[in-house]
Amino acid sequence: MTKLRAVKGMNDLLPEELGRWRRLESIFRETAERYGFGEIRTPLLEPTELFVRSIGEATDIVEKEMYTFHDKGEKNLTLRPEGTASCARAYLEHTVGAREAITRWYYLGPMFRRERPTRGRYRQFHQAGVEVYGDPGPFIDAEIIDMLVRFLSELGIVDLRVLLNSLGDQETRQNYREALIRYLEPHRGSLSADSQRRLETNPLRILDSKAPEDQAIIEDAPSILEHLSEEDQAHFDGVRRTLDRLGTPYEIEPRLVRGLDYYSRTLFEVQGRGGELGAQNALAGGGRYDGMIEELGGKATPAFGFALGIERLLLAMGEAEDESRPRVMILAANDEARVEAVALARELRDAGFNIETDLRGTSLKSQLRRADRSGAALAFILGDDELARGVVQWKRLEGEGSGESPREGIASVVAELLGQKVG
RNA sequence: GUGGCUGUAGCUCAGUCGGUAGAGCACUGGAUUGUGGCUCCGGUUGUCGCGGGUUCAAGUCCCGUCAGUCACCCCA
Repeated sequence: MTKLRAVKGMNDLLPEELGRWRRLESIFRETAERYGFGEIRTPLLEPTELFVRSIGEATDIVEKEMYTFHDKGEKNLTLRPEGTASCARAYLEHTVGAREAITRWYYLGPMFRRERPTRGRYRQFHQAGVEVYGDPGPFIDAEIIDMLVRFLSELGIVDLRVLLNSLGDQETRQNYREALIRYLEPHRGSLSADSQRRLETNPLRILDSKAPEDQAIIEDAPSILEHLSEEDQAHFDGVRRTLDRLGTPYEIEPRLVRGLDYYSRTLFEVQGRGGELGAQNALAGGGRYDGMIEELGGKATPAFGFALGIERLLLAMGEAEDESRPRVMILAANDEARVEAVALARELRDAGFNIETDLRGTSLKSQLRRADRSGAALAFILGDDELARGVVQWKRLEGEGSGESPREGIASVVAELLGQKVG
C-alpha cells in the first residue's frame, strides 16, 4: 500500500509489543547484575576485519551474511552480526585485563545478518549476552550456564534442552580434525555438496549437517569426546560435576559444533521446544573461546560467554498478558472543560500518576467508550456543571462505581480510588 | 541462495461461470439535550501490490515483477 516500507527483515516495535520486550530486558539485566555482571555498550559498526578474524573466515556469517560497506571509500565497515567480537575488541582497547583479574560484562542490543527472514529470524534481530574474561574454568562455565537456565525459567521458559559438548583445546581439535578427515575422505562422494566443500574449509561443521544423505555417515564418525586430552577431560568433568551439583539438566551432544570458529572446550546450546518457535528452536548458545583475545592481538586470556535471541525467547514465552498499570483518563464535555482537563491532568501527573486525556471534542459517549477500551482504571469527567460546582466526576472503568469529589485536593482521591482497586 | 503459499478497506477476510467491489471488527453520529461495557439504526474508509498481455469487458484468466510469509540452509 505505502511505497516506503521498513527494510526487509527489519521490524518496527510498537508500544503494544514493547511491554513484553521491556519485561524480558529488565529481568535479564537484574539477573546478570545479581551474578556480578556490568553492562557494556559497543558501537553497532566495527571494522570488518574484527569479525573476519574472530568469527572465522569460513563461517556462514562471514562468508555471506554480513552487512559490509565502504565508508566514503576508506574504511571497510560491518554492522555487527554478534556481540562477542566487539566485547573482545573493547576489552583489549581499554586494556581491561591489566586492571582486573576477572571481567564480567553483559550486553543487550540489535545485531545484523543478511539472511532470508523467516519465523524467529530477522535481518535486524536482538541479542542479550554475557562475557567473562580471565577465568579458565571449568566451574565458571557451569555457573554461567546455570545462570542462563535460571533466567529462562524466570521468564516461564522451562520446556527446553541444554546441549553440552567439549571441543577440546587447539591441539585436541587439530588431532580430531585430522581423524575426522581420515574417516570422511572415503565417503566424500556420498556427502552433500555443502559437506564436500566443508571437508576442505571446516570439516567439524559436517557433524552439524542436517542433510539426509549425510546422516548415516555422521552417525559412525569418530567422536571428539574420545579425542580429548587429559586436561580437556578434566575440564569437561568439572563443568559436568558442577552442573550435576546444581541440578541443572543437560544432555551430552558430541556432534554439537555451532557455526562460529572461535570456540574451544566447553560449547553449549539451549533449544526450546515450544510450538511457537517453528524451526528456529535455538534460543541461546555459547561456550569458551580461550584463543580469541590472543587472536585479536592481546595476550592469552581465557574467555567464556553466551548470547540469546530475544525474538525467539518472546516466541517461546507465548502471549503473556501485559500488566496494565493503573491509569486515569480525563474526559471533557466542551472546550472550556478541555482547558481545565489539561490543567487537572498536569496536576495529577506532577503527583506521580499516569494520566491520559481525551481532548478531541467527540461525544462523551465516544470518549467513555475509548476510556473503557484503553485499560484505564478510572475516568474523570469535566463539564459545565462540574466546573461551576468545583468538583470532578469519577467513574470506575473496571466494574461499577462512580461519584464526585472536590476539585481541591483531588490527588489524594485518586490515590484512594486506585489504592482500593489494587488493595 | 533454493522451494511452497499469500497479496482486495486501518485489521481479519469473502468476492460464484470474466460483467466496473462486499462483510465482520475498528472508528464515528444517533436511539439516550453530558455518561463506557449489552442491543438497535445510520455514516466514513479502496492505486483489488505493481507492470504488461488476452478480451467488447479482468479483483477474477495468462506472463513478468515486487512484497509478505513459511520452510530448507544456517544460526540467536
